[in-house]
Amino acid sequence: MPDNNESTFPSNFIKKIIDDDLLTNKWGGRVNTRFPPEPNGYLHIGHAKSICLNFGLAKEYNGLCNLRFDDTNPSKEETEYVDSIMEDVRWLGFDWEDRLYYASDYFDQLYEYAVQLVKDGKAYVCDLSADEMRDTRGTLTEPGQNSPYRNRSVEENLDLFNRMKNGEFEEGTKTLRAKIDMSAGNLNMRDPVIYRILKVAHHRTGDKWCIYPMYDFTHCLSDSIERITHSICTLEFEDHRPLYDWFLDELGAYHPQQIEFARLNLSYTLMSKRKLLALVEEKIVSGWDDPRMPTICGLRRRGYTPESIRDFAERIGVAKKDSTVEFAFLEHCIREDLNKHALRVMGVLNPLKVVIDNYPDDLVEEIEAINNPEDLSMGTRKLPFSKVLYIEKDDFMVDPPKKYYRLAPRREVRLRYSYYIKCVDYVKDEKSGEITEVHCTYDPETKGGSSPDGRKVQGTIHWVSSKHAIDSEVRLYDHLFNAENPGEGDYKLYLNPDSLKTVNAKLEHSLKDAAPGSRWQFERVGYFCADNKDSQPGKPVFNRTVTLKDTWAKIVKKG
RNA sequence: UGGGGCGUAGCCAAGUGGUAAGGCAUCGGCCUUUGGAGCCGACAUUCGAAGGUUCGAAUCCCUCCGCCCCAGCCA
Repeated sequence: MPDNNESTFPSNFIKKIIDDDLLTNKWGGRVNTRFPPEPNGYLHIGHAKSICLNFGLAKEYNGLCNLRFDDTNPSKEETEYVDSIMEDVRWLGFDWEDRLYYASDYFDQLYEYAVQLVKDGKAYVCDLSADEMRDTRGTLTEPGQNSPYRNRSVEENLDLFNRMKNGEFEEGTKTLRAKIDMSAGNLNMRDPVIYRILKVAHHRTGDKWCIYPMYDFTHCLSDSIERITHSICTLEFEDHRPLYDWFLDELGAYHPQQIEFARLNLSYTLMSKRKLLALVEEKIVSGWDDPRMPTICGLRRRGYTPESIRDFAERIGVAKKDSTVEFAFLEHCIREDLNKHALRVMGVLNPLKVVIDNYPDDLVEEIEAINNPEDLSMGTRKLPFSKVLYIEKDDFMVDPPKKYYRLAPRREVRLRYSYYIKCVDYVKDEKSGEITEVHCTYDPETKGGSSPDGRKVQGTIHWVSSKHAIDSEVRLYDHLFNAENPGEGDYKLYLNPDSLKTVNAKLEHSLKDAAPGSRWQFERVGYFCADNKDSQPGKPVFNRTVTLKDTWAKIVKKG
């Protein structure tokens, strides 16, 4: 049973397998998982699910989780990706300690294993071209044909394979293939390629090798070498399991159990590395860390916390059913986290000038505001209040509909933490019809936000003092795509033209020195994160992580 | 038409022969100096469908239907 069986973690079919293995002592009580990314792109939220699963199981069962780079294809892999992957796994809160491995570390052993297969008559060098191999593989419903090279002698195969390694043959002219069954219903068993010739330098082994092992051969043996117990991968590898098992059985090697689960799909976004790369390369987004990207670095820049992502990964569960989780659920997780931990501040995104007619011209008062009503230990701060303020344009209407309880002519509202104000007049730009200024009177008796006579006020709105506020660029992000499933069809047709709106906001002065990466709640508006790239000292730029839930917007929508 | 999987609410997901957890979303109500948060309540007579076994079936058996993955010298 898990160490931590306080039932805080929901169960899933993988835990059941592990519980069972522990009961039967299948692995001597060990649990050792691994997270095996290919360093050919940045990690995304789907990888986060896998990372949380693998490292999470290890933690829960007092086991280990290795980080292993699956770097068997030097033509697609780069050190830049290796670095970003390590940064992201660490940021998510996981530690592989001294167990950082690379499949390329095993190239020598893998070669020896391949030689053993050849010696056992289980693998052969094949001269078929890629096209010929495809033509002889058969189809989903018809068996393939044996390669004419299938019955070469062990000696000849050994010699040829050795010469492949020595670079005597050109790329594409020869492969080493497993001798299994060309009529197998499972295409993966139709004499799969084990080694191909690739005269490409590898990011770690340089030009030592010109033959590189394929995934199926590499992965099972890497797991075996590392004494992995449970090799967890996604559903599309289910068909590969017989091959995984075949290699290990034929070689008599230590044999972990491969277990497959359904990868994460998220509505309104894409998870395909290829498509994400295209968004970056075509400059549809600003980079892998664009706050609209579902990448870990994008989410980080957007303001997501590692805790919220781990919580999300835990709560979506693990199963074998293909599924698409609603984006709203991810948003719920970050709101829940930030609600408890983010400091409250006031910021006006669409400023409307308010003049308090009966307030002394040069007076500045200090108003005390609570930093987080959810956690009073976070203290209070002082806000300057003066005659001229900014409020949100949305918080004033000349002709308000029913249920609107913000500011309107002759109406009184509370300014958060300060005074009740009553609208006495407003200025309208005759050309545009826009309201440019609102005039109010304040009730000096209501300082702090309550009135001695006990009268109630319908709404509370946020504000900043005009002469104290800082001007700040604020980026309002929305889904990158309009479609729930942009992955089906041409995703570029579904790009949301409004996925990024930049506004010049008026923010309370305390935000001037907001640290890059710091997260805030702008009261009544949403959660924001000081951008860690574009913020300058004394001049922060903010990214909207997520809006606050907006009941009023819902009422408006319903009509 | 071959092989491998999967079908429990709008979205996730427990449940594995004893009478459908939980979360998100949604809808009501309470409360509120954030239309936030919080609190209370509603939300599957039924588990893809039809048969069968059983005192009893989402769970076992059969048949059917639907969806996903596989024909890279990618992972």
